[in-house]
Amino acid sequence: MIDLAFYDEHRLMLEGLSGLVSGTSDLRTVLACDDRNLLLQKLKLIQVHVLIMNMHEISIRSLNLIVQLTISNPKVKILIVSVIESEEIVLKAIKAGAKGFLGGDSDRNDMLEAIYTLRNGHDYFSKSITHLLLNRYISGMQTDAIDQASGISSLSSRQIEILKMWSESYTNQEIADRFFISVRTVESHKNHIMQKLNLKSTVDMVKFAIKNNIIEI
Amino acid sequence: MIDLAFYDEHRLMLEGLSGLVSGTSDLRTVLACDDRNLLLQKLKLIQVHVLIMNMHEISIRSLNLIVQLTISNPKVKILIVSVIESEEIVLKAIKAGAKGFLGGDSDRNDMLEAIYTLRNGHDYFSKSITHLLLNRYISGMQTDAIDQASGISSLSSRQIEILKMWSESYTNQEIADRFFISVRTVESHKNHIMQKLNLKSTVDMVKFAIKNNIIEI
DNA sequence: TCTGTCTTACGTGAAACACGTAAATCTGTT
DNA sequence: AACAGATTTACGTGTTTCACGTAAGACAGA
Repeated sequence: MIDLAFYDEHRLMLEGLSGLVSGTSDLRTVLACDDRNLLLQKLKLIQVHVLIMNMHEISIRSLNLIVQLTISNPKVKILIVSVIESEEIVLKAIKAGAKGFLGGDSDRNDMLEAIYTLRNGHDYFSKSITHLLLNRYISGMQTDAIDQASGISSLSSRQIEILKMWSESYTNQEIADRFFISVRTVESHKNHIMQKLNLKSTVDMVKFAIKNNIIEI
Repeated sequence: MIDLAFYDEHRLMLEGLSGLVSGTSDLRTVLACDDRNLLLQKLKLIQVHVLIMNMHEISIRSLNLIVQLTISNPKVKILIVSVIESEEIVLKAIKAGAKGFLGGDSDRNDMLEAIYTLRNGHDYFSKSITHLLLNRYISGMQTDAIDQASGISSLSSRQIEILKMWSESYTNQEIADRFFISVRTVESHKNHIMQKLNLKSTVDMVKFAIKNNIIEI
């Protein structure tokens, strides 16, 4: 049984989208939500395997929500549904932590396939999106490699937590206290983060955090 | 019995949207279409009372389609569904021939209500849209994006130079060498900057530099 | 089971920070 | 010219963070 959450700012679409999985035996909608804050709140309480999120607009707000969700619920696979198919938005969504993307050419069956694929730990992109990605990165490059392209998703949830707090101007000591770990451990995490992202200085770390919507400025 | 047609470029949404009227006794979906030309073609052959059309984007293309439909099928009432709620798009859609508009705050019941209302020859606008239209007459819009006296002007040119270089990830030593001054002096400058701007940490200094366009990210 | 990553943590020397003090210089005003 | 105030320069001292290496236990996937 796979537990699903749906998010769409448009109630009508939300109802329509979630209605598409009725009639399946192994998919269960445990949450359908049209409010961003409610979503974040509920996800803390309810177990969800896949979150289907409709993205209407190319906005920092939308990307930010994905990042927030990724940070607060690293185990939840995020499936983006959108008619918007610009390279920019797709790549940014992936970078923000989305694991799947359904373009305008997708139908109900594609969505179901995407859900199963995500549940199994793989990425899923509809044909149009795959073409888009291939055009940019020529052939041979796999989607998993895009994740690794020094994006937020290459970091562990702990590392993201640390990076977030530090970028919000907390000191190592404060972070250590908050998480009940040693200051040395915080330093270690930061070292590992910088290694992974290939950053030379902590200043770069702040910039990375801003670029990737981990913090607001 | 009311005959409905659905149009959405996004198949997934199309299926979702049309699925919402199943379970009603007096509404019948006679057409669900994700292709613009096919829609125009089919409408010549099939009798349709209300056309529900999802509008993803603010484009001439979309508006054009409404106009074409209005011209070729004057009896078909067009109900627009869209999360886009700019005055511009709503007014243009109405002008183009739409008889109803469902905003992001609408749910299934609103859609059903809208369908019946349109069938009876009246217009239907969801609450958010009505507000939008009313606001137009009430207040002359004001976008105050001009503020932020921001302390950058309180910094001396030397201080800005130092801040800029440091925010570009140079070390104190590198900055000192560049300006032929002591590392301690660089530190002093940074201290003074933080005092002036009332910043608690160097992380805040990076953010300040970004906010004030002293550096690019 | 083995391998890799995550999380935890320490050691050490260098660099940066916090906070105070202070002299020489520049700048605008009386 | 004389004075006040900000600027630029710099140091002292103690604390914190950084850089780089090492490493052990936990945990998950092949």
